[in-house]
Amino acid sequence: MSASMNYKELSIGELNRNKILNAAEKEFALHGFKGARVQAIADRAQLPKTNVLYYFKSKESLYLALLEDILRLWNSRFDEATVGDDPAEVLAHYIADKMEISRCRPDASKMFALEIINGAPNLNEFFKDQHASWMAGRVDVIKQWIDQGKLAATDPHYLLFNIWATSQHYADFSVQINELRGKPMTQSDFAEATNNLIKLILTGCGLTVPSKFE
Amino acid sequence: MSASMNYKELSIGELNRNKILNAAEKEFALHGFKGARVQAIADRAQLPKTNVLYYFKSKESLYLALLEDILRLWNSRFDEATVGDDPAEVLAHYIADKMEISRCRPDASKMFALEIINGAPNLNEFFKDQHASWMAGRVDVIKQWIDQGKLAATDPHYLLFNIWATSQHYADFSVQINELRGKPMTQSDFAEATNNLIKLILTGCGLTVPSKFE
DNA sequence: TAAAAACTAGACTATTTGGTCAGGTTTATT
DNA sequence: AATAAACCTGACCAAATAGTCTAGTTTTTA
Repeated sequence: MSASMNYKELSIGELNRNKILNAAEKEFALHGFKGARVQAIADRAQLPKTNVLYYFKSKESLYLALLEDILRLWNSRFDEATVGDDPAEVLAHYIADKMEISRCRPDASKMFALEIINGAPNLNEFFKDQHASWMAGRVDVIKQWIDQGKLAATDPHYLLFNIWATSQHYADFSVQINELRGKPMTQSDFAEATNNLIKLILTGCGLTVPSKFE
Repeated sequence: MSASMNYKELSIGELNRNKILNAAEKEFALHGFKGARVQAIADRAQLPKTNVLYYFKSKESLYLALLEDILRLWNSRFDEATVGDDPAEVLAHYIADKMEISRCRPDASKMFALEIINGAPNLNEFFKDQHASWMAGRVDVIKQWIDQGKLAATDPHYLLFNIWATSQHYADFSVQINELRGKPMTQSDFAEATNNLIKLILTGCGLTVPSKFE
């Protein structure tokens, strides 16, 4: 869909919805839900404001539609990992997947961060259902790896919090990171940061880094 | 100043300024600069709105006063570390200090995060001066530790980013963390998370955890 | 080809918001 | 005790904002 030839094959409505969603993601990422202006979203989408409200019932509907898309990003191959898998492989790929999302969808990550910091008013259902059961399942797998001696003793909750913290940081705090580095991070820089992070976390857990990530 | 006896000895103006700053920190942490309402800050401070504007020239002045306070929090004993110091000791204490700020001043951490995610419009000077020179100095010390074989080869920038990411995560994403844990983190939980983080990062760097943090 | 549906867009409304104003009260100073 | 300074506060203003309305144009469907 990123090729302009593909764009031509969408209906006018689909094309405009995508333009609005892309524009809104940037505005909500930069200003938050309350700070974002419908007019600014319209300007960035290069559409009249009333068009935005024609396609999305309200500013809030637009925000919630985006948030729902973003929550789907967090699905990963770690979701299906079992006790029989190699924890070093699974965790390394999970970190790499998360870093790739931070590289490709930094505004999505920022929107998620803002939603959490703002008290997560729109995530109650997600938290209580999907997120809690996902967490329970992953914690259980990690515990079994520890029990089987495949992984050094660690608290599975803190391990996951630390993986999220570091991988999402590259998106959320990119302004600070780029300022301190003196330049934006390239794809190659992200790859290096990914390998560095995998090494830190796996070594910190007593695991050996898979050669693919060295 | 936390003792009520001390409060009695402040002038009316100082007492009100503190009330406003405390209220504002919570409102800006929850809603961001644009999303926070002067009336809501006044309500939380239990003062009329025009009193807030009597003590602070504008909403923006109030925000900048708070931000300046917050930037001072990041000063730490790591600031003065030298090549002659033990990296395990220095890094362990730095992580512990950062976690303690996350525990005691979560709203300050959230305000800082929001400011960065919002593009850091008010941090240009801070970034270009203090932050850059602090970073250059710390990176130099870390590089010398590596050169002397005191620390495993690692990228000093990524190491610091990862320390900030994880320690600040406990404040910024506390809503998610508390939801997944099913309860808020106690001081003892924070101590455990701190030790866990110190172990992860120091082991990940080939360092031995000081016994104080085991 | 005509009608229905989708799309467009400027004008407008009601509400919210940051900040000002004017006059009052209380506290501090002389 | 009188005056100055600090503090207080409801009413008000101008600007900004989300969303509605209405009538037009374009595209799709029958």
